[in-house]
Amino acid sequence: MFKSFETAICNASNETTAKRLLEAAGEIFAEYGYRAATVRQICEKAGANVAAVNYHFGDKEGLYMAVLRFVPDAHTEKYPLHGGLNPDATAEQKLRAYVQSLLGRIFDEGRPGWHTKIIAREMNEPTRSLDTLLEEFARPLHQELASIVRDLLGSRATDEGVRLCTLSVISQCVYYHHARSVIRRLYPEQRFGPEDIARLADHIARFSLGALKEFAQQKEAAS
Amino acid sequence: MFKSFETAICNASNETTAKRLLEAAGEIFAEYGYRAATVRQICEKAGANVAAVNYHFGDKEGLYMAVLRFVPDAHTEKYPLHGGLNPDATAEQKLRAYVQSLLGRIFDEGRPGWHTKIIAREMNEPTRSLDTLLEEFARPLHQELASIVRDLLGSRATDEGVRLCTLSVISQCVYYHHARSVIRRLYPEQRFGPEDIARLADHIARFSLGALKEFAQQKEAAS
Amino acid sequence: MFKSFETAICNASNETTAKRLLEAAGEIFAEYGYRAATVRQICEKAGANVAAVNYHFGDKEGLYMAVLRFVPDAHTEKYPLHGGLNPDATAEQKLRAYVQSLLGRIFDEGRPGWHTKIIAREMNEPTRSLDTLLEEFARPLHQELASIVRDLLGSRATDEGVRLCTLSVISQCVYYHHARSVIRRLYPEQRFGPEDIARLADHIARFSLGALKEFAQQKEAAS
Amino acid sequence: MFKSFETAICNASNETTAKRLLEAAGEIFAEYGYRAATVRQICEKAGANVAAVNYHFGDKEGLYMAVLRFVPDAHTEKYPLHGGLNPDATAEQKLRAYVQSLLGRIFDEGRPGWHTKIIAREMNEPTRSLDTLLEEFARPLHQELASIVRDLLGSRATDEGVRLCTLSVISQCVYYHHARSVIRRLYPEQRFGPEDIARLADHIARFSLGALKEFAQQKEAAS
DNA sequence: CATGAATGAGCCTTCATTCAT
DNA sequence: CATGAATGAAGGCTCATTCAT
Repeated sequence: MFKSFETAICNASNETTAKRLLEAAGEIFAEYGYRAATVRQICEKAGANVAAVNYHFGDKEGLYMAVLRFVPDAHTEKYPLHGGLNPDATAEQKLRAYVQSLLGRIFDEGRPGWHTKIIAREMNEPTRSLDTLLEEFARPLHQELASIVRDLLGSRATDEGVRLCTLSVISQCVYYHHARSVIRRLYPEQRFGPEDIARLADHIARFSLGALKEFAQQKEAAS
Repeated sequence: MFKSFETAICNASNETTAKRLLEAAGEIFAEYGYRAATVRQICEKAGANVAAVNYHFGDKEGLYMAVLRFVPDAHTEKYPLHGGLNPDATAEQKLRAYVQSLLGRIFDEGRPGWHTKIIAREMNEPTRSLDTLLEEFARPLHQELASIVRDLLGSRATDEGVRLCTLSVISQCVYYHHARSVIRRLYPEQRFGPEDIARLADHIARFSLGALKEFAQQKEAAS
Repeated sequence: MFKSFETAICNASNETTAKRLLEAAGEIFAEYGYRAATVRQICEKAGANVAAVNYHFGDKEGLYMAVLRFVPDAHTEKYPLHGGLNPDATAEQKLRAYVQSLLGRIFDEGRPGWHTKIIAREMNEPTRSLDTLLEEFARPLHQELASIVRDLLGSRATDEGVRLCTLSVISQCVYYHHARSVIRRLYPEQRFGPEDIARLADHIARFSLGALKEFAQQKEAAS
Repeated sequence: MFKSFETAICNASNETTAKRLLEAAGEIFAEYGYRAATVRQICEKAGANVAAVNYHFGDKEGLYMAVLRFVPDAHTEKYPLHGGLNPDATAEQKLRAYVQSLLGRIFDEGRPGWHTKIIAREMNEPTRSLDTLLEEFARPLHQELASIVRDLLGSRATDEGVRLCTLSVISQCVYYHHARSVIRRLYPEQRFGPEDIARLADHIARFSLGALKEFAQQKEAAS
């Protein structure tokens, strides 16, 4: 019925309309959410006609899905899952790298940031694409961290223990996106430049490592 | 121009329309967010006429503001800031109580829960009323926790240290609301009955206490 | 959700919007068909806002259905099913009355005419309401004629024989509506004033009676 | 401005786009009507580009007109006006042949059927091309039947008498197309296989012949 | 005090058409 | 000769708001 997304963005001769649409949509969906964003707004920003969305992506939802598939490409290049670490790194190093990478994505203002922001929106206002998003992005992200956490907790850790600790670590990172409007107002002195983010990552990693170490010791002592 | 909010809810002789409107609005705003909630939906639930919102609260935004001011009343009764603890409790006890109370509100299905949920929504889609909310609710909440954290970190803790740890603790709690749709899909085996929430609170408290203890020791050792 | 049709047209204090909408819709649906008719067009004719349709009838289809239910009221008053005949009339008299009544409705320019025209449109472009229309109007119409035809054919008539003859009679009447554009161009000398219609009815009745008489005789002779 | 129709279909070397377009359009216009049929739908079925219609036929209406001129070619081959009868056949034989031929076209699923169906649609929703259609197809059809009817009515028949009887005969046939949706629902037991159609034709012919015979006798008796 | 009725702006989508290659 | 891409007008519908009683 309409040009598929892949076809549309492959003949990227010169900034095609489809691509401009994706860029604009990514930014606007991230900022306003799926519902509040209007097709007109997106088209205007992309310098395209309102009907272009229908032509290239079928409808608003098609455009949204396309954004969700398109953005990650640039995304995973910049923020590889394993943070560029070699597999021999210690669990502690891995955790530090993980936190750093996640925080980096969260604070990234550019295209990769859209993805995170859109996921954050999906959490509050799930659309039909949440399930896809979940399986493709959220689950691997959680699982990777879970395996690191399991290493740090030691062999005695229960599944529930691992799960709760994993959530504890992730939550500390994601909160900086989720609660950004509040945090920035409550703590205006806090800056978010690259080094600040590094310090943030350091804090979260240390906080979590400390907690996990305690847990591991308690487990051991209990035995 | 229209009945002021105060007038409207003060003559609460018998379940006035204004009050029913507030109840309905609280529930619906919490569930759908400010934008997605429709005036008709709220009025229908309240058994009131469509025009009632405009009559009593001026417009949709007026109703929203009124909800934000009205709901907390029931709220603070059920979840007093200090968790009902006497001031002599240890910092650890206070932290445990704090987490328990916050989590309780977050999982509360009833009226007090609305407030937390609405604040969570404001974080993603701030409206003009965010500033009010911030000063009236978020700041005291943060400050209370900050003072507990400061106690636990010891006198050497820097302001930034306290701030970051405070956020680390809060984030773990709030995440269960914020990411509820993801968590429930990712970990369908996780239940959220009263005892489960208690276990959750226990985990977060232990995780945080462990981390804070490590921090305190490191600080000490560093001196 | 929206005022039901009955409610809407009952408080017909002074030409309510709902009623004006029905009038306008009847005329326009009859002239252009369901699809081609636009809500805007109807509202303009009715001097109402576009949203009025949504308010009073839910949506375009709701308005259409309401028209289908509303128009017949005036309809059956003017053209009672049994043509006003007493039950003792001969079958031949009944057939004449039937044809006269059906043709009358078909040529009626006023409100009752809409109904016939709309049914004619449904035949070419069925909508979801065809089934209702069928059971409520078309079937009784067919059955009444069928019983008259059965009388005329005599007791030996088969069900199929009755059915085919019934269709033969009805078709001659309906054709004047269905093919009106062609007939008027092909035979411009043909007028359609009241007496002309009476002559038409007389022709169709005689044509049909002649045919039925032949059939009845053949049946008899065959036995 | 654009390739004329003649040019387009004359170089019918190998299934040209223009020809495929005509085929597809014929089918779709017959099924959905002029308005409801979409250019995209037709082009898709024809395996052609959306712009092809404009290129070859100027616009949608041009395509429609072209279909009306093109389709009959195949049409008259299969259903010659005089039903393949030799001119010496009796009037009764001619009438039977006429009815058979007309019904055949009406129930024909293939290309010739399109034409009849499109004419049927034109009757309800006349377009600008109705006049052409009328003169080229409807008038000859009517005149042929009129001459048969005149034979059967005898020399005393008035012009009006012939006209009305002609319409009576034609209407019985066309009704099966026009009211197909109703008939099929009202009489689901009625089948429309080849023999059924033959029986239908037989009925209509006998019904009409019976009526005409009566008319002729009455005329005679009246003299 | 309150409401049923009405409004206008705006949204998503569809469609025939045209443009540039 | 033909096409992929783009366009603008229009359609149905929703929503917060206002009017008149």
